[in-house]
Amino acid sequence: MQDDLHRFKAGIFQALAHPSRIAIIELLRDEGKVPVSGIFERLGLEQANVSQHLAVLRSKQIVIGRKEGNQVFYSLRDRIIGKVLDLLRQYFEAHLKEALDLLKDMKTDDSLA
Amino acid sequence: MQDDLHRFKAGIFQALAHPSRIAIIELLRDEGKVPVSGIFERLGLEQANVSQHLAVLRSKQIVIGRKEGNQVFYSLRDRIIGKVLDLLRQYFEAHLKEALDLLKDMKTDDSLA
DNA sequence: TCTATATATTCGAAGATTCGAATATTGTCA
DNA sequence: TGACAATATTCGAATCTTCGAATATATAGA
Repeated sequence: MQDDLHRFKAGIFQALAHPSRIAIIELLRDEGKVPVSGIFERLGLEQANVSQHLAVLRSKQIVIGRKEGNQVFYSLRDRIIGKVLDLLRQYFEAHLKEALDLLKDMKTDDSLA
Repeated sequence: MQDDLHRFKAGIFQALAHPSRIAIIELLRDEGKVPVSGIFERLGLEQANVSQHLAVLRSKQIVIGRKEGNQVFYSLRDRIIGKVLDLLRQYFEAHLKEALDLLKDMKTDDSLA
């Protein structure tokens, strides 16, 4: 059971573990309710790609989509997820220097790969 | 820059996205400071595997290890990470029913795979 | 120094994730 | 009904993650 809870949490984190999905969540947090077209236009992503990311978020029930006529409007299912992101922003600011170094590392790793 | 922050957050979530790593973090949160041997004994994991997970957590600076003689004692670098896990426990409780269904899905997916 | 203990790293196979391209589905309006 | 618009799904290649096995490194004590 302890392990079940660990799996549950890990599953949520996994769903959050992609920059585009974070961007989607923050957009929904800020705007409340956005159609898919609004998401991919605002974020400059491919339609299919956004649909795939939304499928991941839906599968973990982080996000819900409601049909309205022709479109599907997405929103966060629970404000707590927004709070988690806020905590991480705090964390980022508290360790700004090291966080920036970390980002730099990620980039150079990418460019060397 | 917005995108950098998204990458940073995604990187942290990725580091948290594994049941064993969650277990390690919760152990450190509860006990404060634990040697590697204490971690793998308490969690029933392989030594090498725990070292690998610790390497992931170290690379994102979620955890720090300090040598004391023969051993390395690990602890959380910042209480905020513990708070993130607490929020998720709240989240789990708030959506207990669906969360349990989700867990069931994960299991059946596993067993069918 | 030799040996034992504690931890970390490297390797390779199995599995998971990601993306764009192509295609399917659903709803609207003529 | 047919044509279009919005969204979702499937496929396959590239990339990343995970694990145990084997090996490396570091410290302590005889």
